[in-house]
Amino acid sequence: MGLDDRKLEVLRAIVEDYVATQEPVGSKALVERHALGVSSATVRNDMAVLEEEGYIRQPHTSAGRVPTDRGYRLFVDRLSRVKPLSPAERRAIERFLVGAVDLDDVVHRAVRLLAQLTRQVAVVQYPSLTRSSVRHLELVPVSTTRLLLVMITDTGRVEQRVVELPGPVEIDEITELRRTLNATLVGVKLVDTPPLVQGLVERAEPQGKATMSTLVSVLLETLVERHEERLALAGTSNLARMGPLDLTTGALRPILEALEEEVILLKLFDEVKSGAARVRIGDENEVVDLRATSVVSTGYGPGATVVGGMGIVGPTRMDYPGTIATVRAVARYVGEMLGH
Amino acid sequence: MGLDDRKLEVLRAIVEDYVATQEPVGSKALVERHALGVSSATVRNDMAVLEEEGYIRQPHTSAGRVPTDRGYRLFVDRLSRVKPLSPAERRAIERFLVGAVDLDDVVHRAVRLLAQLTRQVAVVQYPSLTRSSVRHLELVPVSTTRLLLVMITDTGRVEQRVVELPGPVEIDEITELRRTLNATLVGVKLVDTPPLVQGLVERAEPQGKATMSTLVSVLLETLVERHEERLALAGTSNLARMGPLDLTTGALRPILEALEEEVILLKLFDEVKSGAARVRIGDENEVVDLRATSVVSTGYGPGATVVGGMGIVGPTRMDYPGTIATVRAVARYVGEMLGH
DNA sequence: GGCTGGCACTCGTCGTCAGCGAGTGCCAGT
DNA sequence: ACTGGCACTCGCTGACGACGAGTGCCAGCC
Repeated sequence: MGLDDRKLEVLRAIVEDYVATQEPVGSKALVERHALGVSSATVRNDMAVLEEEGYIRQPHTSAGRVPTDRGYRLFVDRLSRVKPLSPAERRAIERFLVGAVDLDDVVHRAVRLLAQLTRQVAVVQYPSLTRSSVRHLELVPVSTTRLLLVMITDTGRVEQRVVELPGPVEIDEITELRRTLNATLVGVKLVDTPPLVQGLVERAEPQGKATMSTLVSVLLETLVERHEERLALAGTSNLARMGPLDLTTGALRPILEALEEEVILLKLFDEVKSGAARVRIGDENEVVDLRATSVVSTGYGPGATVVGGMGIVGPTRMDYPGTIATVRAVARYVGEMLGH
Repeated sequence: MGLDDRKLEVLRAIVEDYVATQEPVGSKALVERHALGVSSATVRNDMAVLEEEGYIRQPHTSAGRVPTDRGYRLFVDRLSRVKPLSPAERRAIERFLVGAVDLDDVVHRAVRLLAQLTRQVAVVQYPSLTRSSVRHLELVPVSTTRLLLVMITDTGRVEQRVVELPGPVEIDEITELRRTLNATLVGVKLVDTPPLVQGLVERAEPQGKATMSTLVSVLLETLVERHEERLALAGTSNLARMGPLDLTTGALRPILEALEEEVILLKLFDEVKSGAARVRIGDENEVVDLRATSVVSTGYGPGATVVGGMGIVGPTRMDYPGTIATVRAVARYVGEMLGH
């Protein structure tokens, strides 16, 4: 494709202006607002080429141009540098996050911060259980036939389940169970626990086998299936900002619906990596209901490990460099906080 | 005020038709759809009176009538019976709730159910800590100078906090602490705990005083201040249903914003009572941003006690009898479930 | 060959205007 | 006290023309 430097420059100008004004941009306005060094006629020729190549399009025959998803993609990949955040912004992020008292608080603050800074809908995934390891298991007798099973992970997550036992158990027995569980499981990654847990019931004393067996089944459930992933969401009201353009079409419904479906949102973080942000623009989204939006996501965690994902959902018409920078910065700070 | 039976009947008909069609209702359409036994001219006269009294109004000089907030109020208070739910609906509610495995799950299911049945935005408050009592306290050593404090309430809520101790403590000491805490606090209502907790630090052994003191301050925080109230929200996408009428005005933003502010939502449950549902129509809302909506709320809890609130937020133009019935029914079922 | 100025053309937007019709208020009659 | 009838209001719709932003293309210039 024959896109020389000036044509790329024109595309960049179109994207920037459109993002800023939310209105189709014409050749004349372009030469006025950017020092392209050529006349509007030349720009028009360039635009014709860009349109032919599918990077921009005209909403109406005689209107200005608007970037296509493909145009945004090119812009993100080759025409923009990630904006470094201002020291003031960095300080704001830090100040906002340091007060957090526990994991819940960190996640909540992070998601609100992200929504506020990007003025978009923010999503933060709680540290994934599968990627954490067991720090401690606790058994709390609630009544003679009931135990509370508490699991603490190294990412600070605490999961608890009430276990109905087949019969009454002694305090001593519980102490022994607790000891065994911890000896077997502490330090083990959650994904690796199932076989170990299975082994426990086989090696249990005959008289404690029934108890151990119920305990183990609940444990497995907690470890692997239930509540596996949790999410925090904020900034939904920013959707209303998407512009009366899209509001009238009723395109809002499906987006709100998608945002309520945890399962759908979790897909966004399927293959997040730390550091690099992933950008999905419009049609590139696997989630059909989000085809009208762009998603910027990244992983976070202490050091280079990834324990969860976070990101934002907004109109394709968004400030990519700024948003990417913000998402990455918040992710890095949250990662640091998890390292205590 | 001289509102005879027929005028009230006319008001009821207007409310019902407007709720159903979402369009201003005229005198002619009214006599056609309802067997009022009089002509449209008579209805017009009645309407004139109703308008003078402030129960209905005309959006435009030559359009049909629309109920005012005051009109809805009269309708709710005197013109409608609560619709009993169909057995099918009852069964649906029950089936949806019985599968719940823990408190989190109950609340989540309840809020989704409510949103689905009413097709509105649903809010459920977690059982309030202040109204619960302590079932058990557990101390879990995480390292030599760190404890995890877990509190279980009789409503099934589990709160946990990590406590940084001033110095290392022995296992025996922890066992003793646990014993003391439980002996003092189990069965006590959370609101009544602070004085008891204060007493603990005074009566502590000299060498354990520092430990007890940090523990107590965290405990107080957990008991009284932090995370005091939590909420679950669902059905936000139903807001988009409020009709293109309101969408265009941009009235959506403030509502979405209000829904994100937990503090604001909690106000809705300030004085909920079990059994009776409270209805706030339009202007009656203390929360300014919700003046364009109506709120139906009620309390729930085992038996006649109230441990939390739930409700829905929707357009003033809503099916009040149906919504009230649904909210009350879900609240009753959830209350039953909490009684185990 | 690439850039430019100029020009004809397209087409969406805006304001005006007339016709339609739903709905009203009022009045005279039963 | 209710009803039928009638004149009136006024928002909605569609047609129409003026306007103007923006385009594509072409001939000419460097």
